[in-house]
Amino acid sequence: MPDELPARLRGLPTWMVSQAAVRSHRLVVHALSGSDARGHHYRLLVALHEQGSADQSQLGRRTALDRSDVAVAVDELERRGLVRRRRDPDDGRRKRVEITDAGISFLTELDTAISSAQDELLRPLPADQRQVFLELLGRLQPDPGGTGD
Amino acid sequence: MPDELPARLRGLPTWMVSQAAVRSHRLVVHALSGSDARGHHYRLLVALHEQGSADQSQLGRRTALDRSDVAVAVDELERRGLVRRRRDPDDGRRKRVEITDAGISFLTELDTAISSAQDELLRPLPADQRQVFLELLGRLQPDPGGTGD
DNA sequence: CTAATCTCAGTATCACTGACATTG
DNA sequence: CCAATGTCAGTGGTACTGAGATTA
Repeated sequence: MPDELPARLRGLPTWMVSQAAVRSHRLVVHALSGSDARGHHYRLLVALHEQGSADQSQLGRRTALDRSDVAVAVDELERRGLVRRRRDPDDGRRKRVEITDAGISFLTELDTAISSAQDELLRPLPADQRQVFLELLGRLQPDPGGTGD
Repeated sequence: MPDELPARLRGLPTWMVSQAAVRSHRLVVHALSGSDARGHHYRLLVALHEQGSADQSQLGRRTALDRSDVAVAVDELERRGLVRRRRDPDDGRRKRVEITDAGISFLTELDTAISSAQDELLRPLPADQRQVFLELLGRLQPDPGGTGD
């Protein structure tokens, strides 16, 4: 079998993480495609639903999205009536974004789809090892670190 | 602190995997940037060095790259003299690719850079838990599955 | 003047699709 | 005719950069 993965790649942490992410990304894209949505949309709607309205800069920090990508995705959500955007009366630079009722029910739909992607992603792991894995995976993110700069 | 990660994202396996991959990708890009190389180049050189010359289709299967991406990356490597490409005399459809001496020493350079990216990636994990984590991460890839189709 | 916010245009890496010509 | 290979052009999702306009 000459088409095997090179051992040097197989054991490489960055390789393993990236291959896991490829698979995860495929599952998420597939799950959201039926609703014509993308990961960005889901992240933003979750943040708005769970933590309430916010300006776009705040949203970017909550969802690890770049400000420029927030601008685009919020625009797409707004055109579909899933969020509303209005200037902050107290600070004209900001635009506060809030989720609409349509957005909330749309999010419910996405939640169902996303949830089954989680099951699919973890399927290869024995159930009793999933929590251990997620625990360690969660610790892989370094501390946000004091200044943030 | 209004800019916290929503709990629904924080615990989501697909989110955690994708954020780990973002970090991993940043480290790899940074590590390779000094040599003006990308992940595709590293993967291909490793496969050629470790498993010997192969045609491009084979290379794609070895490195989880699409044929079309192999064509582009091999072309870039060839223009830098890091690999050689010649028609297979036994099968005119195939082009056998082999790594050159320059390619081998270039790969040595990349290996050093990539290696430090691994350390950096795993740094947040206590040393005695890294092996456990990698073990579980490796099992996340589902069995390649009989027919491959 | 400095800094933050929003927006826009563009880039980079990577994964993927569809089509075509060549060859088996 | 069918299948595999290499190639090319193009798309999609995500992360990121740089710059301009507005406002604090």
